Amino acid sequence: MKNKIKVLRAQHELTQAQLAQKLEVSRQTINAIEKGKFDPSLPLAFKLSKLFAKPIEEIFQNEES
Amino acid sequence: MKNKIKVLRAQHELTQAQLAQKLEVSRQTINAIEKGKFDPSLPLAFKLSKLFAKPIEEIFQNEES
DNA sequence: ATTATATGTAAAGTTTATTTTACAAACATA
DNA sequence: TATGTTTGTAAAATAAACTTTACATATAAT
Repeated sequence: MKNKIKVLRAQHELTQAQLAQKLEVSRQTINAIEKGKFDPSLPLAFKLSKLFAKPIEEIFQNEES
Repeated sequence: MKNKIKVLRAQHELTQAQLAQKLEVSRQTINAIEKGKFDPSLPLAFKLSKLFAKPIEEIFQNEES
């Protein structure tokens, strides 16, 4: 699963810490997701989708499929 | 997080066991998600989206937001 | 060069998703 | 009624997501 969080975060001029705070997760969680260490939960994906005003499918790309 | 898996599954005339097999998860996982016991992982949500040919946002509705 | 801010990472712990096994309940149907 | 199929559920185990703490590296200033 790839994602565009780093780019979207840059476009919105947010640090990892600022984004983490808006999403109510830790900065390490944002970092790990950006670095592809794991995928976010579905609820967290929805939060990102809402914050960046983009569908989940636009933020995340399933590697298979 | 609510979802329409039970309805979509019925439309596609699949049992929980058949859907589970297509998604490569256990039947109990399908049951638990349908019954709202927990949310699927993001990769599993993508699999459901692909199988039912509907965007994730149409299958799942975030309770907050 | 120092100071401040941002990012990468690691270890240990908690919570949530998922599996396996197993059994009970509901439903159809012969 | 008896039999087969589907669904609900529960307990124990594993895996994955996430937190907290902590430290190291990198950047950007000026």
